[in-house]
Amino acid sequence: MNPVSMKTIERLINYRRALYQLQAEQKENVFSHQIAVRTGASSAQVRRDLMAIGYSGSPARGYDLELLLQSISEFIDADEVQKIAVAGIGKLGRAIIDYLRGRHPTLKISAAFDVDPDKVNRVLHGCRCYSLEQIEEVVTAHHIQVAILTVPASEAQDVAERLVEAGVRGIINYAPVLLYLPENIYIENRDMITAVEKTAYLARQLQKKGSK
Amino acid sequence: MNPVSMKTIERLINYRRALYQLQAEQKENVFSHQIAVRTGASSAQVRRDLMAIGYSGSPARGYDLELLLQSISEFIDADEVQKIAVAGIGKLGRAIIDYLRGRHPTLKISAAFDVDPDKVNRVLHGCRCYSLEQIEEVVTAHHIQVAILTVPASEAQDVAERLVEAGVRGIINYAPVLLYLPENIYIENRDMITAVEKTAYLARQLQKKGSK
DNA sequence: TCATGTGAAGACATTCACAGCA
DNA sequence: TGCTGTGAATGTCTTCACATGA
Repeated sequence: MNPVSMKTIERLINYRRALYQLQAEQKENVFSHQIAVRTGASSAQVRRDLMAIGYSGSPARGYDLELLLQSISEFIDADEVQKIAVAGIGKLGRAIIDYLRGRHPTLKISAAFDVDPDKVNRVLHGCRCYSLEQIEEVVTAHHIQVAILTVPASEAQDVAERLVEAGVRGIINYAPVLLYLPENIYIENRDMITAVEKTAYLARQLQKKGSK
Repeated sequence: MNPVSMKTIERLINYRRALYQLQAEQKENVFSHQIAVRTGASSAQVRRDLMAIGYSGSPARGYDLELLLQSISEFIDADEVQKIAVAGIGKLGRAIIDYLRGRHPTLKISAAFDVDPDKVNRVLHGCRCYSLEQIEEVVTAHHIQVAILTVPASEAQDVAERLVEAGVRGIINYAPVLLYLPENIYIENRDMITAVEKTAYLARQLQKKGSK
């Protein structure tokens, strides 16, 4: 199968979400334009994306909801349980652990890390907390490949390097810092200040355009 | 000036961050390739982006740090204070308020909204909390244009509509739901489950490629 | 008739490569 | 020499438009 672009991956995740919703509405099949309106894509785009993962529908009945969901999930999750670590158990880290617990069949938060000795070795929201010194040991032992970084800006680069050293391949970075890591590591920047700056800019543009 | 693409906006925000860092290191001017390595872009890309906002450097000394920072900020923030509302004061909402307070010269969290009567009319992290029924009134009175949505999934669409009705033009959506809003509203989806799904997928791909 | 699947065209984004300058 | 600014080339993504099928 051809390499699938990042944009397509993002949309597939959205399609899946829309499909679950349709499934809850007792639908059994779905047309590309129905997926399109619910996700903001065009119907041609939807068809291309589904083509990319090799799924085919029928002109008469569209796509089989059950089978399509299965195909997308197989493609995105690869039917493997992915273990995740959270580094930095401040307010945000705790909110994330709390929020993610048990929401997804193949994503499991397996460890938390923090400097604070009061938190180390305790179980927070059902998740064992370790010290930063134990990153190497714990990440390796659990085969953790994904980490969520919610440490203060000043620590982010250092902790990220340790995580990568221990085997982490993808980092979701909530710190307001640009990480400098090897090319073969995927970084998803989710800093909130950036998000607000961007949204504020675009809101202002839309305001102008609307009042013209 | 030509319409500047979304990608360029995102990169400009990153450049600005890198420039602040360089400024802290007592630098006074900077070359495109220096910005490039710190942000993961190419130097040609940096030059194109700066061209897009009409800023020019000199071949001899590169770009003047102070003036460049000023140009980017003028472009992104337009020297206006932007008022922001947070809807949904659960763990995540509180973490966000706490995190954003006083971090940025032109972004100000002006109001919070929640259903919980215990929270209404109290001041949380220096921010007054109102009931959802007051959205119209408060958003209009404060001229709030940007909202951060951290309500439960089941409420997200409804609350988003109310915010838009009251004048909000940009929404940062942390709920795991795709919002269905008019085209002239900008939506930045920041749902954490999506982020983890995507990162887990890409981490797995990099793993495969690395072991080949 | 109203879908899907898909070549081909078009729009958009990035990189190349070099003139011009200090 | 080593930079910026920028046409031109290349690469990537999206939409168009239509053959095909139930």
